[in-house]
Amino acid sequence: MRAVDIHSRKLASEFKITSPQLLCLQTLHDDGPLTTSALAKLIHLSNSTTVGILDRLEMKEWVIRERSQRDRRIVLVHITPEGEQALKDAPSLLQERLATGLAALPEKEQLAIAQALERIVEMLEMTRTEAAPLLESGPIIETQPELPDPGLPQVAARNTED
Amino acid sequence: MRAVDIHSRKLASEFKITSPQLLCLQTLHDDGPLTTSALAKLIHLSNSTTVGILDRLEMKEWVIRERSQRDRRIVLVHITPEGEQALKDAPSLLQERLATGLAALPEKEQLAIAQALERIVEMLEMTRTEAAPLLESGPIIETQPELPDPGLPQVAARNTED
DNA sequence: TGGAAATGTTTCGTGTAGAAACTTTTCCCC
DNA sequence: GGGGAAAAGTTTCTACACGAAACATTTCCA
Repeated sequence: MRAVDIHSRKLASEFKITSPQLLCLQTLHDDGPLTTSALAKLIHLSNSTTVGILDRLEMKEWVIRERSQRDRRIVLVHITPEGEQALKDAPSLLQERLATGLAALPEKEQLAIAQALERIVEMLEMTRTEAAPLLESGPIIETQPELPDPGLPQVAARNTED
Repeated sequence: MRAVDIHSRKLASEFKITSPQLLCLQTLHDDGPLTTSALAKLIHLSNSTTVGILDRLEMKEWVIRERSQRDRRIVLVHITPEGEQALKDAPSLLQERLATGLAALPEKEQLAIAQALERIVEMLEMTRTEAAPLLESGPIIETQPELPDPGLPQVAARNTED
């Protein structure tokens, strides 16, 4: 946990981007233009929080907001080319480091790690009454075509929607 | 990571204590009365940040500050009985849930999990130039006397002191 | 057509975070 | 002994994240 925390701060000071901002960018990159509330749902933050983050991203010209013509309530948020570049430059939320490291491990160990993490997530959820979305990204290693996809036991994507 | 994040917010809303505050309290409980800067070092936050957290903890009367008589620059921070109680009431930084869960697992699986986590910490440190304290708490399971201490491979406590 | 619902935003308060400036106190060297 | 240097804690400042509540606009629908 402290590792993640420290990484997050390092990110902010070195790459001028914070974790939530990076998460937004990444989500916009992956899932195309999104409405504000759709984005908020995807990253599990409140609407108002998301607006703030988008404000900062827009200031840096990494995203643009575009009002829909058909339904003028709706605002579509796009990632800009500059935003894409920023995404490339910044280490992607620890994932890159992890992905590289994991890819280098023997398949058997990857499996063991996946199972261990699954156990832990299980435990964290143990006493929960209301379901919370915990891990819903796809497989940890996804953009590593050289891997034969050993069929990591997918952490069951609990899409217990709100 | 999201699990930790969500837990942190749950903590704040349900137990009126935030993660950094809980971390402070825990540290004060474990390592006796501490000076402000010593505490700041232990929890790896800046001095000014720590002062703010201590202010809030003092407002809730969970800690008290006491100026040393011998060296009047020094302020010793003590945890109060109320603070101890708060510590007991709040789920201890996920640790309790984890500890309980881990204790229930077969020894072999505990070992596997420990090794997996060790691998991950390794990866997170991989590209680091400057050493950062990552995991320095003791064994994950420590207050579980019913466990015969199966000799979990301790994640090497990197006390690469600043 | 009028009210309900949806959508995005603003406002407000709290908390974390660190840099820089500042106060008080102690230490040490000349 | 006096005059800085150093140490310790605090204050001030700025930025960011976070969510609740109020708000404006727009659309939908009965």
